[in-house]
Amino acid sequence: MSTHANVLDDLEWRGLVADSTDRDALHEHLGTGSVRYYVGFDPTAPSLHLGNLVQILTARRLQEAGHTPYLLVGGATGLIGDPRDSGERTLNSADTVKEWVERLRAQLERFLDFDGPNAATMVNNHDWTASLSTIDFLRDIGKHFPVNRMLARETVKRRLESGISFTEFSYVLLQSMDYLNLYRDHGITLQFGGSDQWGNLTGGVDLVRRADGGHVHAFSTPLITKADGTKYGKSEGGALWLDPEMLSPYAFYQFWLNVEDAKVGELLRVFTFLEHDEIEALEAESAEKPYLRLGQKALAAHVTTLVHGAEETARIEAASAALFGGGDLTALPGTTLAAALREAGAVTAPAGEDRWGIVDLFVAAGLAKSKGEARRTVGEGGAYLNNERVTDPDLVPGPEHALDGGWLVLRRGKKNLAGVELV
RNA sequence: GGCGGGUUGCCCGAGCGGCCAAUGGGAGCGGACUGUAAAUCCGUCGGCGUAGCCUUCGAAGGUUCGAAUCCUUCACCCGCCA
Repeated sequence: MSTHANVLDDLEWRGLVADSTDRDALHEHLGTGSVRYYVGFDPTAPSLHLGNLVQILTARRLQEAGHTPYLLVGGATGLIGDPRDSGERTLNSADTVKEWVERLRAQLERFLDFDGPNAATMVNNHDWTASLSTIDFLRDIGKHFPVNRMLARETVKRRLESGISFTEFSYVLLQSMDYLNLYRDHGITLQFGGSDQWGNLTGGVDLVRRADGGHVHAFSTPLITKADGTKYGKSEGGALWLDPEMLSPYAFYQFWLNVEDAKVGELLRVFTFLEHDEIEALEAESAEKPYLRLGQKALAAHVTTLVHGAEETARIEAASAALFGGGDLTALPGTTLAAALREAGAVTAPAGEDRWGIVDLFVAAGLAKSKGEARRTVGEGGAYLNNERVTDPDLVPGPEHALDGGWLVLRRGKKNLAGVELV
């Protein structure tokens, strides 16, 4: 278990510190007692995702080491949006942002402890920006930001060619002001965030010094990427949401289980609370017998438990074992099969005279976006019914294909499964 | 405010009156090889259906037998000049 001071060593061991203000000063500061720190989340979507999870778990590590977390939800900054390389953002309506703020709060509450001596606190930057006058903002905050230095920031420089609005250009002032306010009102002296936030983090540190002469700290966590440097999430057909309505826990678990060998160790360090020796042991075993995928299994189990709970994880593990265990599907008892398919994703379809063809079933089960795609998949040899390749796109499965309990098992490619219950 | 350049399918980027549903690359999807890994190779990659039809090339009009390609207006972006 980490203590006040050595938590930074743990974070560094886990590869969670990409950049930091004076490292030794920060280390010393963390040794002085329960440091109040904050991390912000902007409501730019209805759910938090994989990238946010890094911050959430880092916040928890600091709390477990005795420090005091403040979780900021950006009710104000979410109305603006920070500059990103892909270009100017489309503004979301105030109502939408408000709704997302509430959803993010609810998600965040599960991960930290809101009781005890170093209980977590939720704050919303809308509370101190809503009534702020433009003149006060320009006089009290704006005066501390030389435009020449703002223009030199990497995120801004990259946008100067393609264009950037004053709105997004000004974002750093808002986030910096958050730090100043939290420093003044709550004695917060540490902020962290993703490495893409580094400019905003240092902006706040500078503002606290310029405005109040205060010395505060900041560090950034690394961007989590695949072994080839690209982002996670795109290849799996969407962002890795934490909300079970937006990404099923089964799909979430499968994501971790399918992580590349080369990344397992790194991800275990970042996303699990396993001790150092446990992780090193898993890394060693994985290097020796990668085909057993012990690292992936541990990773999937731990992270899914953190996000979706132990019960759900147990159901998913059972489902995965049943569906990918290599056994004969037709030998599975109906109850096991039904439970497994409900985790993986299941739909119902008529069993009578009006029953559907294989192409419609693939679309209904969500394994293909259109009939054309389903038809194509059959043509490519990637469509399976009950683990047998389908070669005829006009096949109309009937009761004679049904497994125990009236189920059909559809599969696209190697690992996309769905169940159809004939009723 | 003036002049010039630009806006193409998930992304980048060709096309510049018919042969364009639109070259190429990337991503994605499928197959082979494997370990529900990586790399590699092959195939595929708007929708409906397989005759062909329908909807796409910033938006709306127009010219034409026919336009992503020409004209007009509008919106947004970039550059130079005020």
